Amino acid sequence: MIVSLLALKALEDFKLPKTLEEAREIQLEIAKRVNIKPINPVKIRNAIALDVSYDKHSGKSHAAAVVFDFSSLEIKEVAVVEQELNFPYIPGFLAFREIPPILDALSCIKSEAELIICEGHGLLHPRRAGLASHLGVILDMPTVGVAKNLLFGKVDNKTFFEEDIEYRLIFDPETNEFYGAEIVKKGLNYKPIYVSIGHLVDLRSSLLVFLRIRDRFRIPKPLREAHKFSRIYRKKD
DNA sequence: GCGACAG
DNA sequence: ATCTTGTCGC
Repeated sequence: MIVSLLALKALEDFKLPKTLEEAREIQLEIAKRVNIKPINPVKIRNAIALDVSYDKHSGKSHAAAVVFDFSSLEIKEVAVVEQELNFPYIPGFLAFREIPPILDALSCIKSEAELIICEGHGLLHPRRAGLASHLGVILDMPTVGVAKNLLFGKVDNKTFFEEDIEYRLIFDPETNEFYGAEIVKKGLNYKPIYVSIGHLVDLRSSLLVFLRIRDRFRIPKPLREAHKFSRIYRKKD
């Protein structure tokens, strides 16, 4: 997929809501368009990790898009953009704050990619329209959400073990569907990290993606790199 | 009414 | 997310 073209197309009809009621309506429409289906990891050559950092004083944001080889995790391309922030942080409405700078960064990417990984939840959201799902729907690209804290959903009791991690599934108490998982390093007392379905992936695929991009640290390597690049223009005085 | 609350 | 140095712990 040619990410820059999809980003420019998505930018055309992206409008910031004037009220939270309007934002909620948009999210309900987004949720209807989310498509849950397995992906074949073998077909993924390039993936993109995204992160956005904020400058408290200038009110600016920096969005970083890191294209990496899905097999080797080697970085292939990086884009960092600066943009004014035009929407406050309100839990449940993160997408309206971060999607504009994210689309800007994605529009700068020359590489093609088959998957996007972003910081934040996908379907694990009160209206099933978290950042990862919202972004995936407007781009029409597969997305997976990775978050450091849980916003919505109930953690199931059963614990699964796979490779060096253990996880418990998380379901939406309103639909009774499993949309994500709480993951910890096997044996160790690490703070959990949360993975959820974004768009055009299913839960199994999302977990496989996480297993693919993680390393010995809590935050998967490509997301750590995106975080680092999103802060490189920060000025220290 | 009270508490919770991605980044 | 951000404000921030040294410092407690594996």
